Amino acid sequence: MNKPSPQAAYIHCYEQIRDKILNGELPAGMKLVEERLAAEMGVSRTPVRESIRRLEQEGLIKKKRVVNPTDEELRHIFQVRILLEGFAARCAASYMDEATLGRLQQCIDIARKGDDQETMLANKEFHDLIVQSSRNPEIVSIIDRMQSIIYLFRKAVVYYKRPFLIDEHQSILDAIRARDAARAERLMQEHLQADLDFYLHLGRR
Amino acid sequence: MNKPSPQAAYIHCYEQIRDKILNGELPAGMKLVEERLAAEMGVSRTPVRESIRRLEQEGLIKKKRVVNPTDEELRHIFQVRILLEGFAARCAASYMDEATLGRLQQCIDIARKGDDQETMLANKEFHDLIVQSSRNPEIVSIIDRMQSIIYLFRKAVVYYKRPFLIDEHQSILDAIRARDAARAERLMQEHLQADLDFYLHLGRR
DNA sequence: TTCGATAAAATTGTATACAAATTTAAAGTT
DNA sequence: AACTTTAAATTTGTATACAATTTTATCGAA
Repeated sequence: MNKPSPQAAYIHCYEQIRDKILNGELPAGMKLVEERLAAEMGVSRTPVRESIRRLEQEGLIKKKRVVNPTDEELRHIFQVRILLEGFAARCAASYMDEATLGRLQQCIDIARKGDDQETMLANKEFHDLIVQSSRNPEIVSIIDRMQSIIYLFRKAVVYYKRPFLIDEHQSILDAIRARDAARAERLMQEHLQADLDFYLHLGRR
Repeated sequence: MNKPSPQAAYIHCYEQIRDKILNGELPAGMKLVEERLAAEMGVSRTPVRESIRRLEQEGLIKKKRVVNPTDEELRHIFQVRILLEGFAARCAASYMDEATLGRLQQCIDIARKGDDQETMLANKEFHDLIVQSSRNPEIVSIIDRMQSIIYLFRKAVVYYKRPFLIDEHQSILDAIRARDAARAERLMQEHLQADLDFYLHLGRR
């Protein structure tokens, strides 16, 4: 009755390498050498190799190097987010239950008065809850993948203090609460577009 | 069929296994055993293993078995297509050049009078050309992945003779030609919805 | 029979060795 | 210097051995 061991090497490796990429320990552009990573984690090349391949397919690694998304790639990714998260917001307006609506409001409240870390997590949860309300695993997984790549592009935590970001979240929630699907979708799309513009503006500094 | 053949085993394996899944040689539900496939292709388990992992990530294999998408999974996949291909149709109406418009018309003409195989290819090209006109590699690759899974669901070639399918293509092209982005998007979405309904109807027989 | 326990077989996960390919360094020539 | 060419080194791709795990088969008891 035992579930797959809590840490099969190939899973553990994948998660660890992924984390190191996302937290910057393996910086953008860095060449990933199987043997070095394997030694670092005390395993053989085999599970490391699988992990790299998987991360390559997810778009976090390209040609054995940590990706450094260009402005254009970022625009492409955001276009997908705009379409899918816009739809998710529409679903939320139609189907989201009271408990989750309450949790969305909590996310906004936490983001308003919390520290950087709390704000970041609350803002992320806000989006995740809406995406999940699409009840579509394909959409959830596509968005999750893209959020990781976007995370990589973020140069400064400052982002989570973007002016109006939390106000926009509040407007979206208001539309969802009012069960106004069209408005929720439009506001989400505008919100993401503003996000993209902010990223691109940060980019050239 | 004779391109400078990819001599790398892991690429060749991936393509061959993928083909066998799509053409039914490896039928839905079949357990894929690394050693058996390796022997069949005259290589070791290593490249076979990588191929299986990749196909697993693409959604053609689940738990070492060729997937058999449920109605619900099919709906989820089509929802993504509706959103992304709808957007692509909008882009096509805005940006598509004369040459490509001409090619779209050819696809329709071929599909009307060709045999099953020609019709299938022409209909597929029609969609591919529109998706490509989004000029967004992320969208192209997501749709490509989903089309493969849908292909797996198709029980009969009959599909490509679905009533009105080609007429719907013609209407979409007309809207694109007229540079009517909103209408092109709406027609594409309705077209895909009709496709989905047809599949689901086929399913319970 | 049906059920559960358990032994046997099959299959996967991991490490390792070696060959093929790629990258880096070194050398000589202009 | 800059530019090839060649040698050395690094790194990847593949095969293979073995351990760990999962699946299947077998047996006996209720």
